[in-house]
Amino acid sequence: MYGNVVPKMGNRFPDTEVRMTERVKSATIADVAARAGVSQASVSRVLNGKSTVDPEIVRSVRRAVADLGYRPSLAARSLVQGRNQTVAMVVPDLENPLFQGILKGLSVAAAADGYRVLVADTVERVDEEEPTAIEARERCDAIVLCAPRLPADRLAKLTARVAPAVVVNRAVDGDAPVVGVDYARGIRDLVEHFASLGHRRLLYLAGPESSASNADRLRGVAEATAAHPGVEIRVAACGSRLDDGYAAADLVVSALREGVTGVLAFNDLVALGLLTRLRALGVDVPGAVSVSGFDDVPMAAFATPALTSLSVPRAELGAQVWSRLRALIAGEPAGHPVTYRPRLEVRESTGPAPVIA
Amino acid sequence: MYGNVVPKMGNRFPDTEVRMTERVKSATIADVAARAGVSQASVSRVLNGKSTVDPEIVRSVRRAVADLGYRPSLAARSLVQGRNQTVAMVVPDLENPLFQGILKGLSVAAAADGYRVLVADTVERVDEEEPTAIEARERCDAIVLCAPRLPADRLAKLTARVAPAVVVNRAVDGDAPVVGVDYARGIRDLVEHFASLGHRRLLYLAGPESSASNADRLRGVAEATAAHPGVEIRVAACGSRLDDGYAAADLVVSALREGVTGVLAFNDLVALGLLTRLRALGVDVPGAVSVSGFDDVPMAAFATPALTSLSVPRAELGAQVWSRLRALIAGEPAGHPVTYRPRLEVRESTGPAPVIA
DNA sequence: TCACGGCGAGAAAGCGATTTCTCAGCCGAT
DNA sequence: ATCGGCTGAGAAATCGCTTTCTCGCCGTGA
Repeated sequence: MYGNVVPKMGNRFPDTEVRMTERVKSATIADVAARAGVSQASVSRVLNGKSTVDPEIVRSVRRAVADLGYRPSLAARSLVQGRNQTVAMVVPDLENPLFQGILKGLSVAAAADGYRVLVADTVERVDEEEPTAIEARERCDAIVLCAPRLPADRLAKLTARVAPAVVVNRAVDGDAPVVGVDYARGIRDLVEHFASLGHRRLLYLAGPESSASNADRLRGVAEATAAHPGVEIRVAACGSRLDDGYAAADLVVSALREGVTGVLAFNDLVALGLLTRLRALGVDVPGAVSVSGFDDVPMAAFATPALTSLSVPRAELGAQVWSRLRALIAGEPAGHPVTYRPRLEVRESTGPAPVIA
Repeated sequence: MYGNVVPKMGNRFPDTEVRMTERVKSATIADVAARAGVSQASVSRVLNGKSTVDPEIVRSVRRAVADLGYRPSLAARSLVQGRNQTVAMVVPDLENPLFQGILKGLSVAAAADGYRVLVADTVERVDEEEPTAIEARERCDAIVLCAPRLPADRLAKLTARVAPAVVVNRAVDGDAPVVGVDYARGIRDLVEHFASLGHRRLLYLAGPESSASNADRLRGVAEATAAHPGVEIRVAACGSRLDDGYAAADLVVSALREGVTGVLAFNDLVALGLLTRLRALGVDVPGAVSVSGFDDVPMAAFATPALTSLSVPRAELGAQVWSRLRALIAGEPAGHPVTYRPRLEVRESTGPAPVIA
């Protein structure tokens, strides 16, 4: 009963320090209990439906809640429950379309279960990954690490420390589940496609050194080379952005003179940049050279010529990440690892190999 | 001393329910205090540097913290402090490049102050905005509403309720600070540009009905018309995406026959889609018709022809949002409202008006 | 009719920090 | 030499919930 007798926070000092922000501290569960004439425990029970309560009590609690506009304090709840219905997503760069797609998928899927997503951008700095992940994890119930750049051993330690965690697009030791894209397979499919069009000498424009997905693609290049003895695949360093592709055009042009007839760009941005520059240089695509991208960004289909690419289900990836996270949070096993096989979207930028003069 | 004597969570029941997740409950401030032989208050003081403490105590506390690998519980801290160093960002669509840019800028700026960003996507559903914002706000210290679709009156109520709040790209009654882009001004600058090139009849491809930034652009169209009596600006419904622009090509072509020589697309995506289709139709840009975009997405400069656009400082916008939020959280006034004037990037897609036959 | 099991609801014990309260000790001033 | 004020550190209150504990009450079976 005397739980009510709290000191009223009136204006103790009418003349001094009248704060603009009237701290109208919102109703607490105690207020609701008092108003409904029941115990806090009952209020909690009604609100959480954990056990059966007298319909009469339910009614009065609901009324009190409505009257007071009561909303439970999430901070208090997370303190006692040890979780806060939030997960974190750590990415090297929020501006990367792939991560954006995953974020969207994750965020929507998590929202359906009452979870929210916290984002943390390491701005491509490897040494930020550990502290950022650890710090982010402290605010959340679980975490997803997107394409971490960390060396394998440090990554393994990190995932163990921030568990439950799921890793995207990167193999990792330990029992953190991984959801990823089979880049190697994509490249092999692509080479297959080029080979069937009669191409015998290809050029792969490689992405960033530290990128695991670039390593995967390189593996794909190696596998494809082994599978197609008649096809030679050269590799040149390039990058991952529009201007990297643009800048690679000269290199591509000189490669043409050496018999290269097809270019596999690291991703669509590189391919699009390359196409732009090739057009300016008067190099016909796919007449003189075929070009392919990777990721199938929306713009790919709208390029001229429309870009042949490998489609990656970004949002689906995010949703898949969420289903793993949810399982882990619930203490269940995360389920089998998944890797998505990119789907080849053949468009206009690839065609029959030109007859070499 | 006996704070250490926590029951070891060994296998109490070797045969039953061996949990995979060994719940090693981490050290609390009480453990640290016990180990250092001081009070919890002192530990807190040392960790927060709120008041001067005996160097001897400082040392022993630091040691205990290190030994135990102690990390304070953020949940407990937020309960007592009433804030949790997190802000929320509510957007209609996480896949929109503008919001992505803002998110990036906000997230990076906030991180520098130890704050993290929670994202909430309303997937373009107007009626989701209120509940989503309210719910998100409950987890955070402040919130930013990006381009809310809500009617003015409901928006005003909402911002009051979820204060401190900052609104992006949308005017709002009440005292929530707004940071935005002066779309109307951008359009006027654009029309000026077209007019100076001799264009006299233009077509504006409008964005989504419910978009406030589209309304702003329309206002810009009206103002420009008033300012340039010699220039006529027609308006046609279109959309905001690549395929909307693509689909609008026929409409544009027929407009050409009626003397239209310049097209102002709602945004770059629309413009890019349009360019693609026009090229396929053999319509020369800017020979037969000039085309401009809005937003200056990275691809704009790589289009063929390179797209004339209005550059919007997305990341800067995000940083600006953060500075307002921080001020509001600190209880300070938010500072003057800002609107960024888009910068005209003249490229190849706009040129002199063709001489009408 | 009595004992016991079960159920429903209030009392109270946490959750893990911060912050106030309290008090001992020390300094300088009278 | 004594007292007031200041400083620093421990004890305890507090934040707002959930969850266990406890107990009264009711129904059922012997």
